[in-house]
Amino acid sequence: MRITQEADYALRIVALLASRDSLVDANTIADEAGITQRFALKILRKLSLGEIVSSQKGANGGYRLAREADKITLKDIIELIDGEIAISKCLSEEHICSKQGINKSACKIHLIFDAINNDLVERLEKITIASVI
Amino acid sequence: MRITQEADYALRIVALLASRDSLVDANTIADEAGITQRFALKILRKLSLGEIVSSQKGANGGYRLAREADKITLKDIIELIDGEIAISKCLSEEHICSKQGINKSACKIHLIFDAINNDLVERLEKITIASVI
DNA sequence: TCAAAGTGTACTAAAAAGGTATACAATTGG
DNA sequence: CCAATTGTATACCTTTTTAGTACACTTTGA
Repeated sequence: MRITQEADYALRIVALLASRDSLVDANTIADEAGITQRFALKILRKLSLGEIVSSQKGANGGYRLAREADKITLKDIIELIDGEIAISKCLSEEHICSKQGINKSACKIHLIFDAINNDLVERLEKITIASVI
Repeated sequence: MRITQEADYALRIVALLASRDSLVDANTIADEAGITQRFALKILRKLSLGEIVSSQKGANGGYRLAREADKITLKDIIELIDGEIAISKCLSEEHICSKQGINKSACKIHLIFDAINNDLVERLEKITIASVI
């Protein structure tokens, strides 16, 4: 799956918002995350659409968590930013490898990856933002 | 980390070689893997340099496993093709995230990823090609 | 000795990651 | 009530990675 930089930033931004309890503006967030304001805004918009954070427009506006930190998991954030978690391409929607059918072992490898992937997702689902701040 | 298509093909190729016990030529391998001969050759060369398979040059040449199927793990093959297994970029050589230091939570997330990654590698290390054919 | 194999290097095209730009809309303090 | 502040929306660009191709060469067995 490769957790992207963007997802990594998102995790850190959410952790930051969780550790403060007030409205934090995009500039402050960008500064603390060490990224440009524009890039922070892009990530924040995704987090906002995904209902991880809520925003307050206008002067003195900013962002805060949309729900409690113990109701937000690492999986929520990573999937929101990177899409479906899949350690191998064959595990996402289009099962191209089934077309290949080199022999029966192909399927077995597929099954193993599937099991590993499920465990990974389950694990990320159990870790909340509350537990990492 | 995202196990690439190429690694996936490599796994299937090695599984194929494990399931036969004779020299198999690149054309046959490519056919059964559903890829072009050229691409198969590229993967086979990596497998050969990595001492997963051995090759026999010349007419009637081909490839076979360089060691027994129960001495070859999924990790061996994946790392050979894709390089170091890392679910997040921050886990590979250059620890760029340590420069960012958004706050102490950053490190905690890093530690969690590190633990997950180690478990993943350990798991792939325990699965041999013999066990998937 | 020549055709069937593998070797080695370099290149290219497409997709994904990572980041920017621009124009706009909503608030709110003065 | 309007100008500055802050978020919204969409589109674009650049770099890196992935995936695959091309070609000239070497080895070897019949």
